[in-house]
Amino acid sequence: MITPERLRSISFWSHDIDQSDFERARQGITLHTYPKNTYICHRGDQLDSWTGVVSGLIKLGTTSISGKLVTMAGLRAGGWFGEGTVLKGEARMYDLIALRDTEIALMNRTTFLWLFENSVAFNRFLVRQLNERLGQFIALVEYDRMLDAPARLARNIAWLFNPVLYPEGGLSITISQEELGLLCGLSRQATNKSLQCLQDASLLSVEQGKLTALDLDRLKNYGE
DNA sequence: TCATTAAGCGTTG
DNA sequence: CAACGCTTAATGA
Repeated sequence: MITPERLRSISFWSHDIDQSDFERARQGITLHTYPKNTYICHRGDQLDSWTGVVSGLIKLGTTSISGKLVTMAGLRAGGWFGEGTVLKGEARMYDLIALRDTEIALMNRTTFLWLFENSVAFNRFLVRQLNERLGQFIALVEYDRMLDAPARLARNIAWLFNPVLYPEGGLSITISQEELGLLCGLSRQATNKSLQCLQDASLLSVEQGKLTALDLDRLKNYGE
């Protein structure tokens, strides 16, 4: 069982809902850990829980028919996802891979649906989040065919700093260049070069195992 | 041929 | 000890 403090610290949505709803949500959540480089679920699995990242880093992606791995988004601590799947009671549309040791929170479907039916604040959060995701997925259309390595990296980094999805995420994250590469489908070398490039353009600053965004707006639109 | 990558290894913080 | 830079051999456009 997750403690109230911990749940608050990793879920923006829990701040605005009633105390009794919060407690109900907390009761409906279980914690699970996954080691680095393991699948949390495969595309097609029936994982009917709403999922939050407590710690670690998750890649949300899919393997195309040609066998090519495609990343749709990276998810870091504080991110919640899978609401579409849970609402529709469908199978997962994407693979989930833990890029480092990761702890996730699973809210069971019954609890999620109860909040959906009963909490206005929760719904407000959901709409905002769904809308933001929609924007990301639309951006993916151009992403695949039009963008070079630095632009891909810039997009992915901007997504990791999305102020709606990570309202209290701050302007820097702890992430290695290797992990970034895995997220954007770039090699370590290409990631390194692209990071330099973005740093030279003063869009971000790079430190050992750490990354700080300097201009989120330009990162989001870089190279278009 | 030329560019890019994965893998290994030495260096660094 | 993990992240990074560099070298190298393999790969493929």
